[in-house]
Amino acid sequence: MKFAPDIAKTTFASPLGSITLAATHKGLAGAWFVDQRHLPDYAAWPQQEKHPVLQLAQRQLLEYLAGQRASFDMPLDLQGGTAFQQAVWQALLRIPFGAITSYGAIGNQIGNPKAVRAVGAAVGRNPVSMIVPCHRVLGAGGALTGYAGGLARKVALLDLEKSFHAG
Amino acid sequence: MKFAPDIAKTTFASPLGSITLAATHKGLAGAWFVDQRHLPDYAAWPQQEKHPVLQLAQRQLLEYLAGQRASFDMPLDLQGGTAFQQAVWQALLRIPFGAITSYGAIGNQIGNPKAVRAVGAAVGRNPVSMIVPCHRVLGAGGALTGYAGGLARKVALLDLEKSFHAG
DNA sequence: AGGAACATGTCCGAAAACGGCTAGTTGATG
DNA sequence: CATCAACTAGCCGTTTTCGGACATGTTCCT
Repeated sequence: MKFAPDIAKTTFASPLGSITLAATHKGLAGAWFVDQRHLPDYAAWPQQEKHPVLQLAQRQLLEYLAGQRASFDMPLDLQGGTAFQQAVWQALLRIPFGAITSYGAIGNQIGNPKAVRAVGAAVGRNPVSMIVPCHRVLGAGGALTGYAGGLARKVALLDLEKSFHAG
Repeated sequence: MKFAPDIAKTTFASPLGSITLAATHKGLAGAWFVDQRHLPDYAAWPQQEKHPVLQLAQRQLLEYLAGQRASFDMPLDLQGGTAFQQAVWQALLRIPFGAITSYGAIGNQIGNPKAVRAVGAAVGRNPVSMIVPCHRVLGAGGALTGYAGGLARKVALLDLEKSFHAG
């Protein structure tokens, strides 16, 4: 996956482990657990703690993980990815907080009902963990199927959203 | 390949097998293992053990093969060869002791990036083994590709240079 | 004069392997 | 009979791998 040249990153600690964020001038482009799968090669990207988007994203993510936030509000810049992947990621963004869906359902939404496995692959390549809620996708029978950051984190996020009550 | 009329030769034994040297009044013109490929037809050349250049070259080569010498210092007379071959041989002379390069890299240096195969052919026709270091050229992936004197000798020379330490 | 062979490297297309799946079948259980 | 786990065979985009084709200068052979 290729990223724009003006990309910047920052890394911070969270209850679920260290997270690296990346952003361009257009918006947030990435959010990865440092030990997850499908990591991009961000070693050479410039560190930039004061980037406004990065600061905003970090704050909102920490609130979310503390159970005090149910929605995100920031510009996104989902780069790279094929047309198919883009369609899948957009579908993910439409899943409400606390809700769950299945790979097949997403296939239906994007008009490609039989491409279930391909949907699975595309979901796994989602560059912005949590904010693009790939953790809300389960198997057809509600089975936990997989998560780039590990199933433990997927469960944790689902529990978090389940036990959320406004306040 | 044609050689000047005032050429003289001598043959001596080395750890890597017998070597024939040839020189003109201008400098060293050839160094071949007696069983290698692309040998010139030197049968009729006059033998001349006392030729100053031949003596110098023989001494330095033996020191080099004994692991006690990292550079050569003698006049060279690279005869024959087309402009292209001359360019390649000059490029070979610029490879430092102990370093390696690739056929493609040489093609770039001489401004002919696509003539990689031609470079290979030209390297193989190098008349002065070891002193013009054709053994320091490997395939793009570091693969041992070929050597007029046999791959075993190529490996031996590379090992020799690798394990060299001044003293 | 013409063609094949070489001490390579790059590119492009086709084919196969690989998944964060799923619906259907089978064969054991209570 | 349900019910359920285990297995199977399709499904589809992406990634990886593999096999040719081609470019290039020179020599050797016909």
